[in-house]
Amino acid sequence: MPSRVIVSRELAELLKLLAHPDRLRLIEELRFGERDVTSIAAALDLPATRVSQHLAPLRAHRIVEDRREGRNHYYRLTRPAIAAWIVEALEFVEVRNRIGEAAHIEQVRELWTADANPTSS
Amino acid sequence: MPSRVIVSRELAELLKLLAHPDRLRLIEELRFGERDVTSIAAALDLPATRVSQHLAPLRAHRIVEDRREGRNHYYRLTRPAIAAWIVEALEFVEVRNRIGEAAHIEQVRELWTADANPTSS
DNA sequence: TGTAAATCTGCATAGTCTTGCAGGTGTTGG
DNA sequence: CCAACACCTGCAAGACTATGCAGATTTACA
Repeated sequence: MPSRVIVSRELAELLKLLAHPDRLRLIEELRFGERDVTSIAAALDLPATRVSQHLAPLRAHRIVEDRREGRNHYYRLTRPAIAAWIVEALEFVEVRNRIGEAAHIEQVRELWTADANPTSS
Repeated sequence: MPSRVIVSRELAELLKLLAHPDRLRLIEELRFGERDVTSIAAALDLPATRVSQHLAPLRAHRIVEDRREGRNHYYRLTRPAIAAWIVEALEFVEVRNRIGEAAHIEQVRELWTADANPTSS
């Protein structure tokens, strides 16, 4: 089997794994360091169970790693560069918000790149 | 609704769109310029119908654009940079091929970056 | 006009993903 | 040792995808 085909399969698997709004926000949430499940759940305004369910496949594919301390599990990105790579993708998001196109992308990029606000604006 | 949430949704949609082995190979196939459906189908060794079906959503999201000439439809990448961005993702593909890790990634990257060979090795 | 070529679109089936909920595991504090 | 906490896992229902096939379009050429 051609290795190009194999690679495209693995790549597709990775993208599929990332292709969920909650998981994307979760990853961006870990951009500045490790966080425990409850804290992530609070930041994303999601039930902790769901965050845990999202973390499971990410962990299985080594997108994130966890560390246990007492009864809390702290997660962090295995390859932090992935967060920046994701932000780069904003450039390719369909420009149906033609209103100030470039400016809009820049604004959004800042939103994601900015320090995590308490209130996810 | 927080714009960060909206953006994560659109981003997820984009990733989901790309998260298919055939579509990834298809995009890489268009890296060096436009191609018609039959030619793509031959290169990927897929039925033309399927290639057409994959192209439809890519077109809807403006990942590709088409041009009609006679009875052929020539497709090209709307933002060619997306091909390079995809290749970058190889860095994050789970390293379960621990055999020569970095070297292996480099090799694969070359495979995808190299000119399209007639025989997809 | 009729037929063939190159695509596209619609549809049905099978398979995968998402998500809430119930229940399980390991840890801390009393 | 027991209860509360912080998570994780398994399960079922509903939603979404992938894929092959049949049929519709559009264009080319006799």
